[in-house]
Amino acid sequence: VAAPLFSTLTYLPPEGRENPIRTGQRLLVPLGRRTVTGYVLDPDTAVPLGMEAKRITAVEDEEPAFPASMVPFFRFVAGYYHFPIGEVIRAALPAGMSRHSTKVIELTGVPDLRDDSPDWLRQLASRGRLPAGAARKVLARAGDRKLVEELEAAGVIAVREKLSKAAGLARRTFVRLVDGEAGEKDLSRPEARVVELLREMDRDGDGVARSELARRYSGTAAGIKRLSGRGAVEIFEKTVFRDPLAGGDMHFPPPERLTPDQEQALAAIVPAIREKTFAPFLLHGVTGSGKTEVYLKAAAAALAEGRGVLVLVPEIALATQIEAHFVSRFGEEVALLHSGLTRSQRLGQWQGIRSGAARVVIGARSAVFAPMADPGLIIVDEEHDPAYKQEDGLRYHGRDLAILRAQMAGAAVLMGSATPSVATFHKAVNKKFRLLTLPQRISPHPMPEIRIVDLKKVLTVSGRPPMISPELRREIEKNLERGEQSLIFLNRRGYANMVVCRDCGEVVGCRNCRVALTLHQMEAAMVCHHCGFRLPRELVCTNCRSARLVPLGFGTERIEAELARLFPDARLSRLDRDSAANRERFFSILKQVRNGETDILVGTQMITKGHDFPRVTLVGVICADTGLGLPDYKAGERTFQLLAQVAGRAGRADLPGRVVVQTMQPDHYAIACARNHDYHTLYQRELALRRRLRFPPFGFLVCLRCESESEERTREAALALAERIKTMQERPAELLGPSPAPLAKLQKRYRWHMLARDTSRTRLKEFCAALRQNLPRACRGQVKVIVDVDPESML
DNA sequence: AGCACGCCGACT
DNA sequence: GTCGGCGTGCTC
Repeated sequence: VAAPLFSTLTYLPPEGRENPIRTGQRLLVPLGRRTVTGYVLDPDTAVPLGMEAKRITAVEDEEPAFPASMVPFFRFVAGYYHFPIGEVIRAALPAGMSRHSTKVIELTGVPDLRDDSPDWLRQLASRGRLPAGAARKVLARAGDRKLVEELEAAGVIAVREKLSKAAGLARRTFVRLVDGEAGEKDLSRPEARVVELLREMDRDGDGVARSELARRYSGTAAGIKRLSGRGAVEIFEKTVFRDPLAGGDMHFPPPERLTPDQEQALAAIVPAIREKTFAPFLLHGVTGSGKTEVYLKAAAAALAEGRGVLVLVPEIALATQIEAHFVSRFGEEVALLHSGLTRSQRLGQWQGIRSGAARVVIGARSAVFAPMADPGLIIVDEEHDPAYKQEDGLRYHGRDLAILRAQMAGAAVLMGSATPSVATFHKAVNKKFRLLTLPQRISPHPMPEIRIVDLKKVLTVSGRPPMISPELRREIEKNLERGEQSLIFLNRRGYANMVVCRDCGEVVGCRNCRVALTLHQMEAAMVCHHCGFRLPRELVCTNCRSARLVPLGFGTERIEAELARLFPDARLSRLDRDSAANRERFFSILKQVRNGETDILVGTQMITKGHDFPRVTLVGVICADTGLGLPDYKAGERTFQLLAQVAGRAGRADLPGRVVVQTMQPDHYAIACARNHDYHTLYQRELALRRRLRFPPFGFLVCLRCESESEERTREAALALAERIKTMQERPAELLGPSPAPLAKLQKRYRWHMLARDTSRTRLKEFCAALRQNLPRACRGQVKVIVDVDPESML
């Protein structure tokens, strides 16, 4: 059931049902006093001894929502991440497929309102009904509940159970010509035009979406109406299954021939796919080395075996890119699954996959749960990307689950990256994965030259390091003269990091989180990047009422302003979450760059992912140190990956590229390795460090976090939890902490955490299971304990 | 999660 | 004697 239970429950079939219940079907079942969604895991199970099974309320869909082959996968995921099995499945299915009952209070008569009548009753009297959220609060209070019962008995109000809404399928109206019925004569103008368009657009007679017609011709509505009146067109509804918004109309012809490296990689992958057994590969290929073509050829091999292909990408922007290539090669067989789709689009894609109509699925991490009966190949692009980690609810890692799913399905898994995560590369070195390498770019140009600017040595009047060093400035100038484009990267948005009081030193902070607000000059506001809380820019210090508040630090917005000052004639553009607030803005900024309408693009890591900018020859990194100071054992690896990725944007087509990296720590191994394009040294350095400190891959981690709205309770819970762990028989080899989390308060909730570490996964797993049975009382109730297996971030 | 139940302190 | 808040345990 979709409830936080760590066990499964057994139900009887609905009264009078003759058809068998099948694995994967969704059900509505009674649970306590409510109705929740259940998922059939085993239709042949017996009712446990001493239990009286309730009956299934309803079978939600006759066609199973997921194939039976996924049940062991779900069970494993639940066990691995210590998450209730029903919640695992709920997280795996598209939103809106798991319904549950809520209570609403409705007006059925006329209540007599008195002075002491509570607010909710007044609201109910005026609006006629109380929404679910308010109703829950009312019913939770004993006094109010009593009043509800009295009024209900008097017939004035009624409490009803309401099921949450199910997502519907996106259906579209289609139009098709009926053969021979459209006589050419006496057609009105709109009719004639619609017939003409239909003949042109509907070659195979499957019909054309009415919206498509309407886009081409404004008289469509009138034309169709009259044509259908005389029986010349048929109007029908069709569930649409391909994402109509996706950029699928580009054509990418397959290259005439593969590079020897590509050939070699495929020579290893394709036979493995044909063998239909688990086979993991790491494809280590520098940016621009042609990984996508290897993916496409491998996918074709899996399809030829009659099996499906799952392609995971770290984020939506990359999904659309890769999608264009896959659609160009495989057409209608491609489905898309990511959070950018509307609920109904998502459901439509899901059903297309489920029915077998779509045998290629491209999506973000959640696509690892795609209901594909028989995947033969799972591709994980940019394997190292932290976006694969889900950071709330079921905290899974898309890449790790891809490997697991491939293992269970007897499929190949192909992980690609220019900068593999240290843990993955370690497995390749130890022959757990097969290593395939694409060491060279396809284009004639070698990797770009990377120059390091030591900001400590740059002299300025103020004595502070400059935002843009003279060297970077000269390079940008050169590019402007030559008419070539520059990318300027800074992984921090906003105008200033913080605003501080000149008189008392107080930093303007968020009301809900323990962080400084970021100044956004354009919006004339200070904004919390965690919860969205904002204050107007004009403000006095909350501490001493001084009006002397000054900005400190800089982000992309400030860099853009600085560049505008330095290069008043350059065409500047900025790409970050603020400037690209929606999909449309995002694509329009990218398009401008691709069309050469932008000289300098400033941006956060949004500019580093995937996009192919043929005319960019210079990449500038404003500050390579931003990630190095984070309390994170992966800080070095991450910094290297980011630098390598952004450097890869320079010089991709027929022009050579160069990169200027500004830093305060030019000798840091992550930065030095990035300068030399030297993944192997980075790997060796990281590995040595981690061996010494027992971090992955030499030890495994589970992060335990306590959270509540009370600082005191959270602290007490964390301390009690740590004490309890020390007395447990199944305790981990090491417990680091507890301590307040680096972000000690987020969205009004206080946070403490501790890290369990052990060289044995089994022991850690047993420890987590035992802990669940044995939580100290301070950790129950208001305080929530979150178990994060293989944490990616410990902020 | 959501619900019931039981304990306990505050108030009438 | 009653009410409301809070902790605890169960859900086929």
